[in-house]
Amino acid sequence: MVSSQSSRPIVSISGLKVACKSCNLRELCLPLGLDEADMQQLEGVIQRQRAVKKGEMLYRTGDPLRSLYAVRRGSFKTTGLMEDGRVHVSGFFLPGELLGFDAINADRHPCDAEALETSDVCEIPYHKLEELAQQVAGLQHQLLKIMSREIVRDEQLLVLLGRMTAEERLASCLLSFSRRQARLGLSATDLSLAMSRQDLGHYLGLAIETISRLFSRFQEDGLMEVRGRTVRLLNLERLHDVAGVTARARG
Amino acid sequence: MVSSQSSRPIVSISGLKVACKSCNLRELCLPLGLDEADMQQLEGVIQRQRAVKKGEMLYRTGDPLRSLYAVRRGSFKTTGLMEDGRVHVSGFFLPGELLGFDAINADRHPCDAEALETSDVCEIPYHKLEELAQQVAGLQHQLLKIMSREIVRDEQLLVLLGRMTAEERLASCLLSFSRRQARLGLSATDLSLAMSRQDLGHYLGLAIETISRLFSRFQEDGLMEVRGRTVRLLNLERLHDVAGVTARARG
DNA sequence: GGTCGCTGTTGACGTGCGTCAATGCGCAGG
DNA sequence: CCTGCGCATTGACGCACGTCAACAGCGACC
Repeated sequence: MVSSQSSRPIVSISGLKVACKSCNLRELCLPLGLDEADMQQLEGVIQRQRAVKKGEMLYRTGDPLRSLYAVRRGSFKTTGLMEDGRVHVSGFFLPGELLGFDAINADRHPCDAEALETSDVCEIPYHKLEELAQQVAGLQHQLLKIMSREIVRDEQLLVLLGRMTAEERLASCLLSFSRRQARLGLSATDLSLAMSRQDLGHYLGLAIETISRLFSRFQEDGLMEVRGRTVRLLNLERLHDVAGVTARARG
Repeated sequence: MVSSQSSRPIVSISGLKVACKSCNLRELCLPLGLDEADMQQLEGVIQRQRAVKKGEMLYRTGDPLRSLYAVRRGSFKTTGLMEDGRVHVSGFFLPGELLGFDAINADRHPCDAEALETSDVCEIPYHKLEELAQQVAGLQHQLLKIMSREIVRDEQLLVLLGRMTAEERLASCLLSFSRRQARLGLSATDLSLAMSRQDLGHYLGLAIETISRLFSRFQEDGLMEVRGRTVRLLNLERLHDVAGVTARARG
């Protein structure tokens, strides 16, 4: 079968056993709110961890939905392609975040997911997950909640793209990364962005040159220090003002 | 309790019994794929229909989540407000479509939902729905699927706002309405838009003047006849080309 | 019928961001 | 070490769309 061939991701597979209850991301991830017994059942469904190297695809547009993926280490971007070649980056995914919900609708992934750096994911076979959610109320609840959060995130991005200026967009985006990194227990001010300026531009609906100029301007204004993809935010409060104060994407 | 006061919508309530199985929208709506027995259970949960007059709010930003709503007749828009007063319209909802999924995440509606015309909705108490989905596998399945579709829809809108020109946006939007109306068994070419140019602008990330000019231009180009909010699409194929061929929002 | 108010249209003009092009910079490979 | 290549920066310029402003159409109401 051709599609199964083309859809088999070219990634190395490590048979590591999954152990949600000893995972430091469990409070951000699918197991949130589950008791120990339920979590154990979930672990049974999550077959394995998979290592994905920088530039490798977790799945491609058109691949049949087999699994959802939880980022355990590293980061990903999801990208869509228009017929004339225009690219859109629909999201960046950090540890504790889940990919693939947009595939449930048509049983097919509507976008590509690519590792921005060496990453690990937990693979969650979707049909087993749905079955288990049928038995474990807490899991169904968490699943619905996470999907709702994804919808909220997208709606905030709609505001960002529809109503915000270039500088508001970039400021909002940086603050989003800051918040998400802080939630992982890392620094809220020292970011090392795994994505290119091009990716950021395609995410924020801006040209790469605009992104670059904004980084320079923000640095001149004393808002941050920029050295390539390493950014230190010097004044979160002022950055917040620049962002227009709304648009706290991916809380 | 203040919040319960402020959140009670000011709408008339009709105690009409819900009957999904005799509803001509059932193949578009939540009951899709349910057998008769399951559907009957669902009917038990959907307490009542509610009539909403033009301009009335189904819910407001900050209201606690009590119910999801299925549009039965009429149409709605959902709107978010930035702190400086900028408005964004995050969606338009036609018969057979559901509102409120973005409230599950935080148990609170993150936007307003306003009737664009005299409308009827079926009110679906969310917590009962979640309970029933725990017992009825087909319902859980359908719920997850609909939420996934909402995510896909939003991602398509992100492409629209992030990467498309003004004319591509409007063309895509009109084609989306055309498709959705056709799905309801109505004309795919004769649209009567319930929303103002302002609303369309806030939805598409464009100024009202741009919307107005585009309608004029499309008319000059023989793509459509425009008379106020009544639009007749004269050439779906060419409109499709103008739309850039991607971006089939809300298939 | 006249007035008011709201929505939509059209034109003139300004600007934020895209496009094009040149240059800089860091890293991998010989 | 030098070379090459991909990514990022910076500047000059143009254009799509926003802004501002005038006006038209139309229904509501007295």
